Amino acid sequence: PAVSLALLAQPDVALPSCLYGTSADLHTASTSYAHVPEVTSEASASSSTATVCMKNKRRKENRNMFERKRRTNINERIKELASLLPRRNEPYFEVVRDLRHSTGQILKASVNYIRRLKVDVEHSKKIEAQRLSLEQENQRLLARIKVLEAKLQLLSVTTQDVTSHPGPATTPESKHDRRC
Amino acid sequence: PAVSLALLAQPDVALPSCLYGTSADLHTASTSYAHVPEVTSEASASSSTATVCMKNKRRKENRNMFERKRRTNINERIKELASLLPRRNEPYFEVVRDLRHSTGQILKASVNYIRRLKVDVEHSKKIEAQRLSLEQENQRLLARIKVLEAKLQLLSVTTQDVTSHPGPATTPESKHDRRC
DNA sequence: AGTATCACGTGATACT
DNA sequence: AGTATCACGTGATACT
Repeated sequence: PAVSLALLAQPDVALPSCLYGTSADLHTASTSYAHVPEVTSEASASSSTATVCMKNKRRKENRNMFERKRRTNINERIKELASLLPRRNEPYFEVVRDLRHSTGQILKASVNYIRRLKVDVEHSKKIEAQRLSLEQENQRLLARIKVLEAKLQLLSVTTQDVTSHPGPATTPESKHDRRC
Repeated sequence: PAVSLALLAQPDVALPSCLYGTSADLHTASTSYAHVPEVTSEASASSSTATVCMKNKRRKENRNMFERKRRTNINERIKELASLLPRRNEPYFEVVRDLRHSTGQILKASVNYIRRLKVDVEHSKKIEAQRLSLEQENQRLLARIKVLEAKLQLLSVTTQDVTSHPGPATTPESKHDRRC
């Protein structure tokens, strides 16, 4: 048994051996790991070893914290994406349907949603162009109406001069019902 | 030394001890782990232990594969999102700018992008409404023009009847120059 | 050396 | 028991 035990211990001894902090302490025997440095007889001065261990542990915890932060950031973005997706009874809900529960689904839904929005924004450009040309057409029509109205007024004045009728300007038809 | 070695070995012995497959085999001493079951003297029949180990290893590898698949799926979606973001010189590039390099940035860019697209789609609804009302206005104006033209024609006929002038107006005059 | 990102395997957890 | 998801710590890697 002693041989296999030695083999078992070997990887831990070969490694810095104090790299195992935090998580290892949480769910395995932390006390046994704490004693390991003294077992490695060929190591450096006993006191400095401990401080190096502490330093490494610090560093490791720092690193883990950063990684945790990174993950948190990503998860927040994904939640943000989820919150932007259309809800039931909102315009684009059909492209999103049940894709709301897991990360993968939220991302898929976001992809669908963006694709759909892009199409619609593209389409809205055409609408905008139509709106613009309609606006111009309107200007033209209004100008034409002004011209026609001016002519009409002029003509109606002439007509009235000739026929001597105090006619209502807008309805010249009634004026010459019994002309001829 | 023997005491601490025993303590070191303890966690592995206490656990199923063959749960450590795949990854452990890759970067630590796989051979030593393979011999562990025989060390635990109180264990079950030696042959069945090995098969159980294999089974567990299988199961574990399966699980790892599934998890890997899940991650791959998520990453593909994120790449898809990245591919949907506007490129340089494309319409909405300003909301995306440098946010293209890491997962977090891509997600942030996607959030910005969707927000922006939503605003624009919302805006395009107003444009559409305007377009519609312009269209109706156009119809009204066209109708008005028809009425005015009809009136004008009528009046010009009358005028010509009375004054016998070949009117300088736009069109309908030439037709009934020599009527009467 | 410091800093940030990713892929990995794995424990925890929940739903079936 | 089976299946899927997440958060975690960590090795690898790259850029500074």
